Amino acid sequence: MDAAERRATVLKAVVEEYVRTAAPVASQTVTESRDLGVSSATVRNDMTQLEREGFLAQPHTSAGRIPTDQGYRYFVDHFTAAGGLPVGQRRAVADFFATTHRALEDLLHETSQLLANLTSHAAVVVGPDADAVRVRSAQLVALEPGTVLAVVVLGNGTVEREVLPSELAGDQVARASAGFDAALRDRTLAVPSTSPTTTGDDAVDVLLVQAIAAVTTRAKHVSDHLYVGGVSRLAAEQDAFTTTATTARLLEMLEEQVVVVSLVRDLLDHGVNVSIGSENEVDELRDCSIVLAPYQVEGTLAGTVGVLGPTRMDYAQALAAVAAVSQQLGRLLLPPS
Amino acid sequence: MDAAERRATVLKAVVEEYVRTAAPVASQTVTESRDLGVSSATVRNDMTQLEREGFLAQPHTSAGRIPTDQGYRYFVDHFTAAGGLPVGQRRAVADFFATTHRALEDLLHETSQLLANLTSHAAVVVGPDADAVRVRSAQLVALEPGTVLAVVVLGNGTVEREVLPSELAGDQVARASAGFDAALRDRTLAVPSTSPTTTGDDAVDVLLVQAIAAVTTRAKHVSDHLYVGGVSRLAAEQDAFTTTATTARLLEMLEEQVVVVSLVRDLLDHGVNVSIGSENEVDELRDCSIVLAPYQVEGTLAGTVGVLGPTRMDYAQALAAVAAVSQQLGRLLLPPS
DNA sequence: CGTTAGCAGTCGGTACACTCGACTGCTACC
DNA sequence: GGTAGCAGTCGAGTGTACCGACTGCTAACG
Repeated sequence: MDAAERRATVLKAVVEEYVRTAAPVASQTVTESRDLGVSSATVRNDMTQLEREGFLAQPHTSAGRIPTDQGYRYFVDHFTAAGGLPVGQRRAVADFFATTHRALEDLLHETSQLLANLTSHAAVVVGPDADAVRVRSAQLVALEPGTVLAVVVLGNGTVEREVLPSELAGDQVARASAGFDAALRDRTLAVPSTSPTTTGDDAVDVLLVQAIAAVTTRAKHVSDHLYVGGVSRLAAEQDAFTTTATTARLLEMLEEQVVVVSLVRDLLDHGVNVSIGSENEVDELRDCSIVLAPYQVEGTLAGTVGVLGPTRMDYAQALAAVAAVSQQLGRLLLPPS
Repeated sequence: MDAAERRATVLKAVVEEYVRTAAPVASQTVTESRDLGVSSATVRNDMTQLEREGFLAQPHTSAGRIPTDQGYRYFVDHFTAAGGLPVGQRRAVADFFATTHRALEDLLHETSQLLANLTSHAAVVVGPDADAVRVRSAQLVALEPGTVLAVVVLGNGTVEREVLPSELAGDQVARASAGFDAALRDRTLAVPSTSPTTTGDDAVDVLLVQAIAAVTTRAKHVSDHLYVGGVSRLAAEQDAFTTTATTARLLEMLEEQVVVVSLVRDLLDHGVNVSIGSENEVDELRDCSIVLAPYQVEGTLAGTVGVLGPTRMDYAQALAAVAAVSQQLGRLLLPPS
């Protein structure tokens, strides 16, 4: 093992130790926990060089080293390849997805909690993008005098519904329903038919337009929805985040769902799966890392699951967890064929 | 003003000062901020008596007094009558409910955020109880081959739906739908008809039973749903809650929605609107207070809005806020008649 | 008898000095 | 290049002294 290679191993050791213990790592700790075949003095020399190169930092002169964001980045890029989930967790994921039979909202919500439990960090799930899911069938139903229900069955088997006020009679609703189905079927909710076929009956047409508008806006709203699980972990990680005010601002941001959703989409658009500390543009996340995995439905990218924790995070485990969850989630959302 | 009356005034002053400053209140502070017409020595005497009676406590010998839970209780019972909301906030509430046009889930979610903003504390909204709402109409709809949708319109105008697998033909679904409506209409989802009328057609009966079961379990689930807003406030109030671990456990509890929902229902069942610190059975809430107001739809109790904060809370303001919000929310949920 | 003034007493918080222990960085040597 | 050993540095923990903020009490007063 040449010198450069050994330095990489030292960096790896420091990251792993620091993630485990949360305390600055001393040269001696490295020589004792790893079998490098060199003395602590040599590790010290390596560490000074790693510090010069910006991978490690010293909180104060007489302390061990901790990884910098750049150090974590190197670790993630070089030492986290293809890690699988431990058997116990793998089973937990499989069980969860085998036994759950929920409406989409509930499923995504519980998925975020699953991921939070797996990683012991906060977890986010971004709902399927409306653009990605096709309408399998659409229908209008007269519920009772004055009320009509718009129902849309999506390609992934989920059902969206919206209530509309309307005084139309049963046969008129039926005619509107036919037009409704024609306008939406096999399209995505994001791009409905530009000109729904008119029926000649003004009242029916009005209902039709209303229904389409209602359903598409609803879809847009749902797709921008963020499901957050395990926020309590953020408070528990308090020590990692300097002040309690930082935690508060973080929680505040998570309540501002739109911000997070667009942030997540942005990262993935740039092909980023792991964003570490200062790599995050958003101020609140300067001490946090995000680990993401998109999930696919019918081969197209639908949404994203992710983990949000301190930069001092077990990246290998987090990556394995989001990978497993996203894969299973995508499979579950497939239309039962 | 006789002695007992003055002591009550002193208690009131201590509570108000402590809520404002978060620091133990000295006798001199009271004489300076209130015009009691007595000296600090007299206030000191009153304070010792209030302490003997359990309304005040001393963090340590040479410090001012802080209210005990019992002290807050007295304050709430005697000094918070009929407070109105400041004009600005009153307007904010009115605006919110005038401009919002959302599905029930979103409405309740945003209501919780409104309440959190009004009070600067965490806020909870408990959805309408399934027991309290009558079914206005119920229907089964054949969506597409193999799928039937059960739709239930509730007395408050909300719509519950559930998807069922079924291979029945259109006319069979229609017959099942009639039975479905007969079984549920004008009842609550919690107590469906014990023996749904059989139609003679086995397949239809099976679907009927399935549909009723699905809808009632779903209703139970939805009605147990909790909407939490402003969790970040809890972190900001950290100083009030001893450790960060306490905050974490509190957040954890809020994620366990069922616990909170039944807690809230329990309190209201006993006619309690304000639960202070140790009055709470739940351990995590020993340092918190809850201020609740039920909202009514069509004159019957439907759900609850509430504020969750430290015992050191502006009770008058919180009470006014929950009252205003619950009232407006109830009005909005009225069926459009 | 309630109220008041004044003073002694108590205790938390802060500032400071000191020690201990954990590392590093360096130098000389292999 | 790697190693041993030692001097140097700094944080954390500890003991002490002091200050300031209140109270509680006692004696006097109306």
